[in-house]
Amino acid sequence: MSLSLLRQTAYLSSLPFPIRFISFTAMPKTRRTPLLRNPGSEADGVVPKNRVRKRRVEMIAKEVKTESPQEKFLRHPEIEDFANKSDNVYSQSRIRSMRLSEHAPVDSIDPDEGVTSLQPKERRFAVLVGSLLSSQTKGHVTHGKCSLLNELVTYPNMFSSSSLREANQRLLENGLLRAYTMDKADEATIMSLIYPVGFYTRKAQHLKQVAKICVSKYDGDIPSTVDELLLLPGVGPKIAHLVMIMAWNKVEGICVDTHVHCVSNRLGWVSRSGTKQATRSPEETRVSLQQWLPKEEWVSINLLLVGFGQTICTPLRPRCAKCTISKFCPSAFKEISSPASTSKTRRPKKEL
DNA sequence: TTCCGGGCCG
DNA sequence: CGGCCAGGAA
Repeated sequence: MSLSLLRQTAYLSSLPFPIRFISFTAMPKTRRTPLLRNPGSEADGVVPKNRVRKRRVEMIAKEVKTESPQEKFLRHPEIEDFANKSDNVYSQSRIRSMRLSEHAPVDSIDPDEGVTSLQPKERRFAVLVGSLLSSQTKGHVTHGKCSLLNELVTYPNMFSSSSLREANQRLLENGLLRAYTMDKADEATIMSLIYPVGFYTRKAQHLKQVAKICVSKYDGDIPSTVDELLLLPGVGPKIAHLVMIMAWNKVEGICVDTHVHCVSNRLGWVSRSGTKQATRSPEETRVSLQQWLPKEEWVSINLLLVGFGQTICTPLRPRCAKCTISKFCPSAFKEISSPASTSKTRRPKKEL
């Protein structure tokens, strides 16, 4: 590993979330916090910096060479040691590095700027609507940066395609981004406004039902807990946690989508409790990941892994040759299929 | 486990 | 043009 790459990696790992991909070229060259915790790091002020760096290079090289998370697990099967922190800090920083060298669709997402001008209650409802619309759609590239919340400058899965943004814009223009008006609007109208987002018929039903609940139970606002959000039709764990973050600015859990689910399992970051088997559902992944991942990372991990899953660790035919942590990855070059999608023999019974 | 309903990729 | 995508519900 070259020194410049190490410096870049160290810098990236020290970046506070959100990661500002666009301004990467303008990054200052000063190093902040070390990539890995160095036992003798008090000497940092005394020892010349290049020597410190050299030592870290050696440490990292050793780390790579000696043990993968899986090997550690096999050596200490009684401890879930595969979630060892230093390995994962290292892997995460390398993923960040890979994320920067390749543009991912998720980086171009632009939550609707019109939403920011709304009153808090309406904004929260708009976030909920946007999340419902964006669910189950392929997040594709449009343009721009985003700033829905100052604290969370970028976040995936909101208005991630032009059709989603346009649908949201049409709802806004028709005043339907408020629970009261959405409740009164009829389903066909909603359906025509949100077309052609995926599953528009179901989503129109869900939106109307959600609006009714918001009006009758929450005075036009949205539920403020994960459990209550989950009671809304069309809202599952992923949307519930996304909305908690985006609307209430509260991190109650990791927003686990298929990319987080898939990549976490490939890297051996998660497992069914007490085993080393892969998790079988995003919910299991969420619980398992939360057991060791520091809470400060719960938001950023989604952005990190979604983009990584879009560009390199793709669900189908992952590009392990391009991946700089393949040495760490128990699944590298194994041509695995996504845990989420197992069906391949689909028979369309044609009878005419 | 399968479906949903469009869009996009190869 | 065929197959894949993504989260929730039945």
